[in-house]
Amino acid sequence: MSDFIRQIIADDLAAGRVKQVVTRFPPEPNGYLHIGHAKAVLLNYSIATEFGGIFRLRYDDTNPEKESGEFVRGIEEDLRWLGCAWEGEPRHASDYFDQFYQWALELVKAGKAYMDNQMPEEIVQNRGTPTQPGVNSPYRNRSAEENLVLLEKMKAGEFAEGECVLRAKIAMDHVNILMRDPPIYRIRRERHHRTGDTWRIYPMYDFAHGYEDAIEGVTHSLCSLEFENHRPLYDWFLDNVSVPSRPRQYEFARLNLSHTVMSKRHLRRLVEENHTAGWNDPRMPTLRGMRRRGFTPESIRRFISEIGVSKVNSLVDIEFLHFIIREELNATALRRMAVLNPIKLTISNWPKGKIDTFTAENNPGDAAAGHRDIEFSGELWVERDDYLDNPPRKWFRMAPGKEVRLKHAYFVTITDVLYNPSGLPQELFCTYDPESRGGESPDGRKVKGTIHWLSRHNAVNAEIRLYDHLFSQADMNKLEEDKTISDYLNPDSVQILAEAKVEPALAAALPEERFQFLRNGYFIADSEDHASRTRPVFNRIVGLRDTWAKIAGKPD
RNA sequence: UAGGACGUCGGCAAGCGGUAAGCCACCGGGUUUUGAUCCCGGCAUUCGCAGGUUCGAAUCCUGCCGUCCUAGCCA
Repeated sequence: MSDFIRQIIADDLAAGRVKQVVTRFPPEPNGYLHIGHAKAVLLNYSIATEFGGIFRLRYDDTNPEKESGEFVRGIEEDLRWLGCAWEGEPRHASDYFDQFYQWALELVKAGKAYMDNQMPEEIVQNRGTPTQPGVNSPYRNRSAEENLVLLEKMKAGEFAEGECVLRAKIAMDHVNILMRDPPIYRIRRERHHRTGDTWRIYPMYDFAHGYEDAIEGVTHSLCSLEFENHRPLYDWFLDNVSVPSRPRQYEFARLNLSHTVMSKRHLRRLVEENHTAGWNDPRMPTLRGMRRRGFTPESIRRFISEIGVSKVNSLVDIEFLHFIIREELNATALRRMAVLNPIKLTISNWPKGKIDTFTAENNPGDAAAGHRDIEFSGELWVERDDYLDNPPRKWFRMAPGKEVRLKHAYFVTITDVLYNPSGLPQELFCTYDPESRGGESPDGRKVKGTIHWLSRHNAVNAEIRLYDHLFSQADMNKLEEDKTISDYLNPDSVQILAEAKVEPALAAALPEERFQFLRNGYFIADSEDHASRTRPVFNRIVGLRDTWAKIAGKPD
């Protein structure tokens, strides 16, 4: 697998420009990681691994307003789960605050930075627009000495927030607005989660980021496309003071996934407005949400690796992620039977009280997965959706007079139906063919349909949660005017089935154990609500490929 | 009507002047005690459009068109 970034790195190594690759993942600890972050971490981590380099974790904690230790712990937990091991201790931009300040002093002394006392609104006003140049600040030509004094005072906390700011002196008529004397330090009274009240001034991203990289010897600083416009700044700051190394920034397209949102702002809103049950809601694209939903770290790594890296703004269909996890779980998940929407099926010619036992394979594609015993009786649960009074053409499942196979067990033919007062089937009756024990008839007769079932004498009650797209629209980056993301919420993104039935074996499942429920999909025992033996709760990770749904949906 | 970036199959994405990889989706067909899995086959005479250079262009040049990013003391 090669992409433009790996090509650049291979070239740098071959030409001797770089001896050892150093990459980093620089999250701001102000939220939990999502699958978009996974693309960034995995890119940095796998590149370091492939090229025999070093990968580090560094918190970009330059804004005390919204950062916290809770998120730091969350990020590390998610990263460990994902399988990205960073070199040494996590780094913090806040560890470099003293050095940053020294470099700011260096800029001031060289006449390349100045203290601006314009009000924030004035700065905005005088910055100009994409088509109009900005206007110089009246304070732009202060002497280095005066700037030094003012800067020290600002550092000492002698000014109020917003009263002044340190700015780089570049050019107010630059075509790139970001280059129009960008702010370097601003005053913040907030307590920093690591440095406490030591600092009254905090460095801005553009000023700090390249320096953080330079201090750590980062060779290739990878970031997303929206920072492309920032690269001239990244370079300017590095080129105007004496730094220990000279990193280079490269930009790639961030991940956009269909039917979900990927910005921290939006995710936070979903949580705060209770549209989801927290950051680890199984519908969230957060790593902890996906983990709870049942995705494996392997599946996320595979997915990220498969979608590739480029500079094209694209939207990946979430179905592709589903394909990846299905492929993995098909190979690894043990098969079990569960009836999501149960209806009684009673065998009228079954010997009263008889229990039959069958041996069922745990995974038809993997003999090493072994077998389990399942008990059968004349009183069963079957899937309500597997019966139809008036079936369409090509229907293989239960219908009046129709013979189907009960998986691993017997052929049965529907004979009678009991309806409830509102006319819906309430119980099904059938006869079974004793000769078909094991699921095959000695006369060689074929049945097209095979359905799953549970014996009423030992089936266990369970809660099963079915998940679907969080949003009904694929591209959540394109909203209609005057609409917000909540206008696109899928009302059926979760469906809770409290009356489901599962095999006895499933009641003993451990939290986070995954299974394939025959004909229903892949499920995981919920990490928070599932309790072995007392309260089985399963989340649907993803359904099985459903060819029948496609056939049934066609006009024919 | 500024600057930057990007436009290859429905969705991703290779391709780097020698005549369009792969994956998903989709469409057939086979196997099947999961309408699952698995297997076989099909799926861009064409690379945003128009010119040009060349024996030869998705790849080079020119001009258009479209999309995204940028006017936080956020990152």
